[in-house]
Amino acid sequence: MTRGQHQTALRQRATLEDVAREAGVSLATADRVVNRRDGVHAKTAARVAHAIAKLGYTANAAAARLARNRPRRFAFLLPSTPNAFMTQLAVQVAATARWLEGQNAFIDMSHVDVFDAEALAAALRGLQPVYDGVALVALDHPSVRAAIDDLVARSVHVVTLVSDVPTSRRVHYIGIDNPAAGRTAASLMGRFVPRRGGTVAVVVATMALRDHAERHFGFMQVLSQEFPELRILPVLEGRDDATRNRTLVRRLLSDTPDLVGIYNVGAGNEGIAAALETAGRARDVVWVAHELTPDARRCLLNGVADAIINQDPGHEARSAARILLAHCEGAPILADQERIRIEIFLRDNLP
Amino acid sequence: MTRGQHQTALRQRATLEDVAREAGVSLATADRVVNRRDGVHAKTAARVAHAIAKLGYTANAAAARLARNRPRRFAFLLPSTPNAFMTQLAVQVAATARWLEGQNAFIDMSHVDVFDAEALAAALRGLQPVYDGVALVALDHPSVRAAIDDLVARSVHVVTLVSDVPTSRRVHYIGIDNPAAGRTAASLMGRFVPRRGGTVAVVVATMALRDHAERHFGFMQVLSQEFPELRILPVLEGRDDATRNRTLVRRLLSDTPDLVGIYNVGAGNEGIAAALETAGRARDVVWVAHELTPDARRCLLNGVADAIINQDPGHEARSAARILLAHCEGAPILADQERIRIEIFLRDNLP
DNA sequence: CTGAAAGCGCTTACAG
DNA sequence: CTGAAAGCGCTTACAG
Repeated sequence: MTRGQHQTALRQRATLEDVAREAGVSLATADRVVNRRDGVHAKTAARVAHAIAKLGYTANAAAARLARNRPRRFAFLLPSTPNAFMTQLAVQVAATARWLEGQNAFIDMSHVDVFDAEALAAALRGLQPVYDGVALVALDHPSVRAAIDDLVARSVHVVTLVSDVPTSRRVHYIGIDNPAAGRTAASLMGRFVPRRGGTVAVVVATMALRDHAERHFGFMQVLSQEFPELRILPVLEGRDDATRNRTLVRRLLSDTPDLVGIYNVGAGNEGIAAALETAGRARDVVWVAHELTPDARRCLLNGVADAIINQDPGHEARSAARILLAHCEGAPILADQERIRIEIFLRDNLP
Repeated sequence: MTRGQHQTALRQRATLEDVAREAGVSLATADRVVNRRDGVHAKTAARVAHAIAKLGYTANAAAARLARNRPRRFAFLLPSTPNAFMTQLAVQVAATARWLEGQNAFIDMSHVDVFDAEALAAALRGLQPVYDGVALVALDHPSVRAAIDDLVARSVHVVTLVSDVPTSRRVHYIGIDNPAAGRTAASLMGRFVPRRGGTVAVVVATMALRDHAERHFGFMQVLSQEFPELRILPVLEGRDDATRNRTLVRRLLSDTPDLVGIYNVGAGNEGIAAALETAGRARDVVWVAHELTPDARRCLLNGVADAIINQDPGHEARSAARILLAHCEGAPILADQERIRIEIFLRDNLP
């Protein structure tokens, strides 16, 4: 009726003490082998390794953390531009900070103008030399890259969050695959729109932002190849600004009678929603956007938006903290757990 | 340029010792207050509480775990029917077990016939009284419910995994909202299928499974209300069996010339794929299914499947372990982190 | 290259 | 109702 029940649970777990006794060495030497510190005779190391294998020893993580007792300090740099998604991210970083405290690690969050590479680079250079790790919403620019690499050269663990600098020496990027997100948007758009064709528009903040350019690229790729019946307009740049987006879309709607779809790559969804509703086109224009903010949720529920592509800010904040911590402690990372999903939300699977 | 940089990171963190000194009590008493154990004079407790607030004390989780030093044992009961999703889940439970060991907690995994309520109930009753917690892929049946409630009465923490028994006293359900998953499938189906209408079929294992019945219900609800141009056939029961599904779909395809969509609620996707391909209908019939197994992934990539609705087995395994551990230790749960998403995968956002 | 011993910050009997 | 002290399983100087 039941099978495969392991008996491990009923055995007492081996400690480092047990390993040391089994190998005939002291605790200190056993510890050296377990943590791969050098200065151990090869023969001794082999004896210890054998004991570890024989007893199936795995370290007690709580004891190790306590004994080490080194507090960790992380700096998180977020954009000072207050868009809804970044606000959510800041809230989640704060929540993560409270959890981290129990792990004897601390987060200092600060805000910098994202669109200004020099300011971001200066902020990175100006970081007090107390940090074990830094997480930043990056801007792909040579100055930023240099500042990241300088930190890494000083053995600070650096991760990029939401927006990457792939050529830098950051140890990890925590965010979605942006070209894939663009392709996903295109697939949804192409299938949601009427078969007879029409015109589609794409709105970005500026093509100078790597993630926006990448999403646009992925979108174009799929739409042009798989939905040739759709005509794609030159990209519109709204600077993530709702007011500007509203103006752009109002003009777009009056200039393009056969408009069937809008893909908003960046922020400022309120402006687009307003323009669509004012023109009475909210129900017949397919609109795909990013980030499940309160506004986006409302738009999904009332049918103005058709799909929202999301990255979970809570997951990203926790992931950044776990990854920084793991790098500091030399602990393993669960790749599976840290992979940031390209989430698709319709009205029906809203959390 | 930067602002809002907290100074917490530069302060030394307060220990229980500090709290005790500040309140003028012993460590033991401070501990009693922190952990809400009783037998402390109200005035003393107030003094300690004041010290905690003043110093901003939060417990060092590692030290607490170590001092407590109580190993935890969990039993995980999975279906013995070896479908691809359940195999993935078993792999993830095993991976989680390795992580848990470092937390001084251990998982015993065993397998029971899911479709047999009495066998499942007997397995629950037959569990050795060594377990602090139990996670099971449940079957919503009075015998199972009674067996769960008996465990809870013996103060065992019980969680349901993937499939729930909502009326039982289990402390948590780790899985997706199944009616919402069905509604999501319907929205995708309705929008992917040609506007002119046609016939849609739904395949389940059996309507006696709560999750299948719920998904079917959600699907019907949205499809009938929002896509009245689509005709829905009576549900087909394939017992999660690929061979049976293949036969059902072969017959379906020949009997229903205007078939435009299939929603497979359960397992056995290979059978459906085979029938669609053999009939040369793979590209024009919209097919929505569940669980991103290797087969499902292949079907998405080659265009046989149009969307896969997924629950992440790795997330579920880790979540079950974290939730059981938290309940054992009286620790808080991060609801946000434990929420199991209804994931939508298209070819483009495959991980 | 190796070991004895102190110590990390809690919890837990035990005594009073 | 309160406290002194041992102990959890590691890591870390320090001595040799």
